[in-house]
Formats: sequence, structure tokens, C-alpha cells
Amino acid sequence: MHNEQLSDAEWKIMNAVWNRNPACVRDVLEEIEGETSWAYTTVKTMLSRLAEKGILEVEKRANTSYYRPLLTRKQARRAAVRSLLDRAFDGAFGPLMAFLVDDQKLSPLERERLQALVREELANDAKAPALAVQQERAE
Amino acid sequence: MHNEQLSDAEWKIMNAVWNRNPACVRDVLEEIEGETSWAYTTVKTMLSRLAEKGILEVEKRANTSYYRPLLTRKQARRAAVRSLLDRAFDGAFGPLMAFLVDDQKLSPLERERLQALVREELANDAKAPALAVQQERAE
DNA sequence: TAAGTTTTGCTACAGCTGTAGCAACAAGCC
DNA sequence: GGCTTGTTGCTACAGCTGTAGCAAAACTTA
Repeated sequence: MHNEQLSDAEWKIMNAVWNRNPACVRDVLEEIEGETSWAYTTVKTMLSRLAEKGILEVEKRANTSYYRPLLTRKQARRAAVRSLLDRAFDGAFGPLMAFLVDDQKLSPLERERLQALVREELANDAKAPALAVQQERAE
Repeated sequence: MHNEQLSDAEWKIMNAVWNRNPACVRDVLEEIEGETSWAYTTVKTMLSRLAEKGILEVEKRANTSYYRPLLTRKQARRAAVRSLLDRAFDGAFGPLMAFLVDDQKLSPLERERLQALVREELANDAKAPALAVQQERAE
């Protein structure tokens, strides 16, 4: 239904809206103050655009509009992860896990355990073809 | 140095270039055929823009240009993961892992083990920014 | 109810993205 | 040494993004 990809600024707005559901412009401004220094009207524009796109719904209480998410944080996260997977990890979960394991600073023990887990995952999941080919050529 | 965020189309191009390093327009077209049906000139434009941005370098061999990545796949992935973390997971590794554990289809055993791991990770790592920002100059 | 404060609805605008056309030029073929 | 075919360098252009101004409408308060 909603498979919109949120942009960077949209995520910032949405995070604020999720935190205070519903939220008016003022609320969002408060929520994001410190992180950005957007003008009131900037936030207003964002919220309106998000509403136009069907990602927020508007409810007007005495001339102030309150926005409420029509997309859950989880749905948005899922879409974001999926999109990362598709763009950058051959669309597969395994390579992402492998990368994470390899790249994050985990304790050696944790790393080892996670690695084992991922190996299992990869083995079980032989139906996914993209998993195997993960060489890094350019490095 | 290179903290460019690749766009969707740019990832597609870059994936092709990483796979055949170096690559000319024709190579990229071959590599991505099936996934897209971009015109030759579209790919050419992309490659040129990527080169302008300093993400590819160009070498001209008899009037054909060959492009070679100046950004490794790993660096790009790291940036992409970082960006996902920042936008959508409060900038922390833990919540992403938790989400992944929760959301992906893992076997119950795997899930349980991973979950334990993540719990540990979260406990150990309470105050640290969770994602190491190491340099990696050695290709 | 007039003056001040908020909020809204338009409008704007530059830069990036996706997508591509076109003419000129280079290289190989005959 | 033309003709054919591939490649390049410009140019284009609509839609999205980030960012915001402004005037009018709505609400508040003295």
C-alpha cells in the first residue's frame, strides 16, 4: 500500500510525528529543535506534502492542523531496510548481516557467535542465489 | 572524504562498475540489462556525473572512456548503513539489529540466539555510539 | 472590537535526479 | 578516402527536495 521511500528530511519530520502522535507544526518544531533550525513554514510545508502523499492524515481542531501517521514506524523501517538491501546488498538479508558482523565493533566473542549464526542462516537459506557472490574486488 | 550518498540509480551504476572494474558504458549496459532499460546516453550521463563528483575516475583508451571506482563497495555500504541508522534507527546499531531480528524470517532458534546476542550488545555498549567510524585508507 | 499572535494557503526557487536526444567526432571497414 | 557505427560532449527538461517568504484568515486578549 504505502511503499513510499521517505527522504532524509521526511524521516526527521516523521520521527517527530511518531513521537507525539498526533502532532501540530509547533510540536514538530519542538521535537526537532537542536537537530535542525528549520523555519516554521518549512516544517509546515513538509507536513502538508506528507499529507498530500497520504503518509499523514490531518485533523483540524480550531484552526490548527494536527497530523497523524498513516504509516507506522515499523512499516517505514521495513521499507527502508528493504531499499538498502536492494540497492546495496543484492537484495538479500545474508550479505547485510555478514557486512554488519564484519564491520561493527563487536567483541570477538559476539562476533564469532554472530558469524556462526550468519553462516547457518546462509546455509539454510540456499534458495536465495544472491547470497554466495560477495567478493570485494575493488579493495 | 567521500561521504556522498549514492542515489538509487547511482547504486545500480556503481554496482555494475564494481563488478567489472574498470567499465565502459557498454559494459555497464550489459551488466544492468534486464534490471533496467536505460538508453546508452542515460548510462553515459550517469557515469559522467559520478566522475564529476569524484566517485569514479576516467581513463580514456582510444576514444572510449573506462571508469574505475574511487570509492570501494565497502565504503559505500558503510555510508549507506550509517545513513539508514541515522534516519531510521536513532543512529544506533542496537535498534537496527533488534529490528532485523524481529522482522526477518529466521528460525526460532536463530532468532533466540541472535536476540540474546543483541541484548548483550545493548547492555555492554550502552553509551557508545554503536557504529565505529574507522578510516579505511588501505584499499 | 481593535490590536496582536498564530496558523494557514499559496508561491518561489535553486539544486539534484532520472531520463534522454542530438550533432560532432573517432575508428574501423572496404 | 569515404561510409558506417560507436562514443563523446552538450543540452534539455520535468519532477522531487530542501528551504522559506508573504499575505490573509483565525484566534486570543485587553
